[in-house]
Amino acid sequence: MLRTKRPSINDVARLAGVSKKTVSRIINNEPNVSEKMRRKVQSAIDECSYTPNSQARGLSLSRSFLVSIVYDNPNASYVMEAMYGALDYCRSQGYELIMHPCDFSSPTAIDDLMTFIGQSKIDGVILLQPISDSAELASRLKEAGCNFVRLLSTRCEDEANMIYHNDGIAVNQIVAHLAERGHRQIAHIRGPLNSQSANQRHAEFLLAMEKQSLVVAEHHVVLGDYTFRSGIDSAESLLASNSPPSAIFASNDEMAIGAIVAAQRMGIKIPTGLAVVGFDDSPHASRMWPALTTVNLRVKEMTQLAAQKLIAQCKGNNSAAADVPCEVKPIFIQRQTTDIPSTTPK
Amino acid sequence: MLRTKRPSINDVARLAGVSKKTVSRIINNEPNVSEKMRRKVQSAIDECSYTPNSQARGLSLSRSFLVSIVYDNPNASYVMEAMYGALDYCRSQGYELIMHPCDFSSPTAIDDLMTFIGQSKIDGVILLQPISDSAELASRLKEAGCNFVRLLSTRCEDEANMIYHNDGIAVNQIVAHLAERGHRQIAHIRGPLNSQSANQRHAEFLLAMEKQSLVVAEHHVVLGDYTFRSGIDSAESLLASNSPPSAIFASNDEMAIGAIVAAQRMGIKIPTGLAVVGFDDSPHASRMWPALTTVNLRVKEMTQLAAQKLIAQCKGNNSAAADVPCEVKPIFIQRQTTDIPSTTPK
DNA sequence: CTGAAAGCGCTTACAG
DNA sequence: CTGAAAGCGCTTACAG
Repeated sequence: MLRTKRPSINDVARLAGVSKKTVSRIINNEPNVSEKMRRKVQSAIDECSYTPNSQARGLSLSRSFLVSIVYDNPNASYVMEAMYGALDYCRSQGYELIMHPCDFSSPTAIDDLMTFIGQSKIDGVILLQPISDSAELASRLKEAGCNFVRLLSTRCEDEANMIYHNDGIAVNQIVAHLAERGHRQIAHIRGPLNSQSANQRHAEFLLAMEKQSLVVAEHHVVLGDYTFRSGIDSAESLLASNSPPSAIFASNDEMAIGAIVAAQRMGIKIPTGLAVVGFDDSPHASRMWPALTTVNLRVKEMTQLAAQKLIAQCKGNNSAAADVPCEVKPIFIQRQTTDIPSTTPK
Repeated sequence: MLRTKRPSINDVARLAGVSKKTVSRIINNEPNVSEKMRRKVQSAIDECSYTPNSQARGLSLSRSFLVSIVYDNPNASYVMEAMYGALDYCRSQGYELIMHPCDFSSPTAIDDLMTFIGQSKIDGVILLQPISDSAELASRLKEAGCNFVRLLSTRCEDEANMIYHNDGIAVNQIVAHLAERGHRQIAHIRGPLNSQSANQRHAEFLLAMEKQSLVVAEHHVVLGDYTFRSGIDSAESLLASNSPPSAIFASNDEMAIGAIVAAQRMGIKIPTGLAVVGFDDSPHASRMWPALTTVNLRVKEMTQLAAQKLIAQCKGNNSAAADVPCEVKPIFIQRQTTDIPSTTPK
């Protein structure tokens, strides 16, 4: 271990011929420092390329400068995108980011999380879907005084603690897009009943169909659980019925891809025999043939905003936290699985 | 912020009626403590559910209890698997894990990394492919006294600092599998020239073909760059030739999937018109139709071993680090893209 | 505007 | 086997 010892605040103070308190003032941008002093200290800092030890800072301030993304979600690309969104902003503010996957179905999940937060001295957490839906977790965090931001699919009252994606807009675009291509029998593979996003997208689907004056056949709404497998099963039952749909809107890409695989196995051509739309824009979606029409949630932008909100909170600046925008509009992405010429050519 | 203050070593000492040094001895499992003392202190620890503050420990020991996974790899599922492998072991040893993506093509990449490691006081790093290939990075780390473990595709001399996957075994299985199904014209889409894994797989492919007494036509080895796009392009050129192959072995799944999309667009049926094999076992591979025959690298197991090696190093136990196994054998996974009945039925 | 003192929660010497 | 002192690199609260 030859790691050369990094300079401390004392080294800088000695070099500049001032007290360490003065150095502390400069590195924290405190007011009431003479310009002359500032320059002198700054040049000493530069000379020995000093950077404050955040461990020591944390110890005095009883903060850790650690924030965490907490989630229970098998979707690797979603999680990575979320991470990338938060990472840069966190680093720029001197915070490090800790990923914390967990099993939220465990009965001790919330207690375990609170223990983790206590032991690691985490300053704040970003909650990804679906655990961000949990009102209980949110209130436990609030009660423990732990800063947090939730990623939600419906607006909640607490603007300082949430970012939400407005799926309604995207679902409307999907239905309009399909209707425009002549589809009247549009089925929906919805996500699980305990998922806010699934419920939200389902509700918006019904509204959008009504807006297009289209009737939703009762057997055309099928319950999935966001897995590939459930997409296969749901599509098989839809396509085997007496009045199969001509288009399927699945509540996520996994199920949409399952639906496509099911159709292909049955010899149904996509998109001529069946149009399919997903939701997520997973990497998969653009790497299959035909490529999947879907919706990009802009997860990266969401967690970037979430990190801004969170760190504002950590700094005790709650009004700044509330001022960070909290709505992100998803983007509809048209690809080949719905690529039939519009019936109303322009 | 109502966060109740956590008990410190002083609280425990007071409660147990001993000095804090004694408490320190117990929590660090030091020898030379009377059994009676140990019990008394332990019950005080339990009573106030004390856990040591690793920030303070780190400050005295000039350690951070932070390790990092450093990588430049767009493959989200690879990175997540790597993370999951390391995470549990790190936590169990009181270390937190920081993900550090970087752009290794930048001319300042190595300097930036060294700065990151210095500033964050990272105790050690796990290097994922392909940046783990860099001998320069390895020597810079060694010189700076930073612990590290590299994930490699070929064995290197330094057993304490590497984990490697033995691709040769898997490539042999692939070629034998294809040969057994009657394929004689087997093409290879190799990865980029600066990638050790690509070079390794290419070399092993040639050896395996020879072992099967199969000739590799020169135009049947095509250079890709591990991207989906290059898989499409490579396959298009292979399939448009006068003597197209009946099977393609691509050096990763991304390119294999590109090859399949290219074939499907040209109206070639998989696997009857063309067999395809990938390498990686990405989530994608099992979610397409037909599903992709590929190789699972057991990334999770590799980073779990890597974490063991790394933390042994961090604790100054270099012989323990060298004792952790450093070879992982990939698993061949047969799916539908090669699903033609064997010509030699048993 | 600047600084000397005390403390954050742990550790490593060093006594006894 | 146990403990009192000093220190890790920062901070806050208080003087001047």
